Amino acid sequence: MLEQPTTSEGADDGRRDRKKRRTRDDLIEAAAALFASTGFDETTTTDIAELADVSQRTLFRHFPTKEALLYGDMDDLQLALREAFVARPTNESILDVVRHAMLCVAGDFDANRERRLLQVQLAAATPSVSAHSRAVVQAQWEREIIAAVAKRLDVDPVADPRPEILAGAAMSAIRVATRQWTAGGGTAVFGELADTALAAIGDLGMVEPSS
Amino acid sequence: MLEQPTTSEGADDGRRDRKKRRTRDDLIEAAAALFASTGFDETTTTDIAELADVSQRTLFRHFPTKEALLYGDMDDLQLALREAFVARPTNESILDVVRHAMLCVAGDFDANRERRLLQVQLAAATPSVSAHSRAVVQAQWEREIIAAVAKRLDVDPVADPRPEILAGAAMSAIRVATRQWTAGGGTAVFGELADTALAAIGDLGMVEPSS
DNA sequence: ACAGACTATGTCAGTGACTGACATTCGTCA
DNA sequence: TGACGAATGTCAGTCACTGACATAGTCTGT
Repeated sequence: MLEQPTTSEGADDGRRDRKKRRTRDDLIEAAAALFASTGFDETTTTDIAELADVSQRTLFRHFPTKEALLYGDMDDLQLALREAFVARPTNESILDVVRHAMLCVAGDFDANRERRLLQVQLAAATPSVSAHSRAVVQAQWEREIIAAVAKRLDVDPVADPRPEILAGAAMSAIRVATRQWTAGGGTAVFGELADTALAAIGDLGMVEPSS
Repeated sequence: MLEQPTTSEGADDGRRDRKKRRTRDDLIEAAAALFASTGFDETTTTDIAELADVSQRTLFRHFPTKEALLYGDMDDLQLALREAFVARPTNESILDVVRHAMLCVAGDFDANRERRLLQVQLAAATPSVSAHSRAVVQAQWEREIIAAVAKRLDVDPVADPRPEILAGAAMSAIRVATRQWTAGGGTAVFGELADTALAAIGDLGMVEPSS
């Protein structure tokens, strides 16, 4: 009954928007259920549409691809990440800003453990899902980091390579944490794994050649 | 029994292997020509197969996807990258090792300017190509960097996040250089852009909060 | 040289993701 | 209440990609 006022989606108000939102959510849940029980490639978009009690055409009016359906619940995470960046104090070092801001992503993983685990496992098992995760989902976060870092440093993100490099390092840290997380079946706290991995960004220059 | 040759190039000898190699090359060239003149999405795999004078089925026996066809000439680049790593002196700092090894990729871009420019431009314009570039091509290089760095540091690349973080930073630097390169229409020397971007990896820890 | 094995290719039919066009239902607002 | 518009259903179509089977060209041992 509590409406989310101004998230990315929101469903402002009115029955029409509520129904649209409901259809969308039904599709996401139907897809997750079928993907989890049957597998990604083994599930057809028609199966998903039927389970959600809509036509296949409606499915593709809500989601551009089958892969996007799997990550349909991650829309507001991007916005949360943006807000996490502006919430950091201005005197914090840029490495700490990134590290702490990324913990909002990590926190989401712990808060939605089941769903995130499914997404990560399907990405590890299915090439097209892996590609979508990297090229769409993660790339979106990365752009958010780049923009935030560039703004903090007051530099042009096209001319100065540092924002994108730092963002790439941060995303790699998240991937490491993700792999470690799934290796343990999601039993560990993702936030701790991510924090450890993110902290290692600062160690890069300190690594010396093996004596 | 003759085993596959060690290089990914293949087609060591024998008319059969030579013909197979020829068919593969014809497909790559036909695809590049059509992609360049007509666009990626506007070109069908049947068009490509006909221009290469083979059946569509044969095309998909040589390449798993339409996207892979565009990057079909990059097989040996991965091997060259591996060799570039082992060629670096052991007393070099790991940041310098990565920076210098990556220049073999950069050198390839300058040596095959036309083709690389087409690939980058199509990736910028077409989502499915962008996804393939990131999730397949670049991910392959990244794994190569991770393995090489982990070996240099003598650490486990699963437990220690630093190899993957460094690899992610390096790939981001390459992407920055690529963007700058295409922004100038490929007139600049890619190697110089890449070197500058890669050198910025060491500056990450030095960035202080503004003022 | 020749038979048999092997392999690349052609042909054909099929699946499934995705799309355009058009009709219909349903919420909204004057 | 009636008109407008947005969401959906239906249908037909395109195209990437695949399995099955037949054929032709290449290799190998005798």
